[in-house]
Amino acid sequence: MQRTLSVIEYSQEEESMAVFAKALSHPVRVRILELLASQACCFTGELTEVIPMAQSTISQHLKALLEAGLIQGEINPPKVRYCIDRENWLKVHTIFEGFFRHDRVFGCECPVIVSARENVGAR
Amino acid sequence: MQRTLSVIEYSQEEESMAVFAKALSHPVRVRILELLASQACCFTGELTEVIPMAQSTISQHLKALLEAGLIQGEINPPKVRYCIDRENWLKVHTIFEGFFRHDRVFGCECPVIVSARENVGAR
DNA sequence: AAATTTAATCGTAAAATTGCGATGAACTAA
DNA sequence: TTAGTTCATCGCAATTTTACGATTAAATTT
Repeated sequence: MQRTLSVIEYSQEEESMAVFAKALSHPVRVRILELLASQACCFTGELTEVIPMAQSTISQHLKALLEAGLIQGEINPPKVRYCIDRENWLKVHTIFEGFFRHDRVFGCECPVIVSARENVGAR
Repeated sequence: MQRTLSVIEYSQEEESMAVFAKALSHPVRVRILELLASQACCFTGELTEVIPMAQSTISQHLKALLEAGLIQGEINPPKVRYCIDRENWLKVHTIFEGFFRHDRVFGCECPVIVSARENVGAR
């Protein structure tokens, strides 16, 4: 893929938004976060019992969540316990809260509108 | 890519989270949303003046935002005016607010922790 | 020491994403 | 009618994502 020639400089908030959002952009990762949040903690093995996916695939998704900073792992071989990264959990909350503040879009006054054709998110 | 054999059923909220998050998973789309939210409205053409990317690429990103339901387009040929979809904007706010509620992770009590190796989102 | 358990990593393949230039479609202006 | 403007779409290529089975690594159990 040819990269953009004139490199775009994104702000810290923009980058963080994108990184966190990318981690949340797959439903199974959303599911994993819900499972981890609902319990005190979880072992990866318990996840494989609940999620019908290959162990290696789940491990990959956990890695993605880990690298985004949304979860932490307590390595206790041969077991590993993952749980929510509370600090970043609150940070995500703050970032998204700030971004999607109600008053941010009050000024928008478009008259006639063509809606999204395939509005998956809004159905 | 081989799909998961036993199809996973995701909840409506999980799907919506993933769809909205995917739309937000690229910094240039975050930027576009900021630009649209900061003004009353924007033409696509104005975006190409501000964002150093090919017109076709910006159009693609706008399409992604449109299909996720985050923006709306007022077609006024040969111009098209895009603006924030206020209804879904509030919906995203609600979904993320509910998901990242503070009290949701209070129960997590992992003692020793291995942090994320490359925590891009949290730097 | 040998087998078992748990989870990461590797290798591979299919699909999706990202970016660009070129082209096309739709309306306006000359 | 002929150009011009604006934006979507097409075609292409590079990269990334997703998923799986197989293997490896690190500890515990037998």
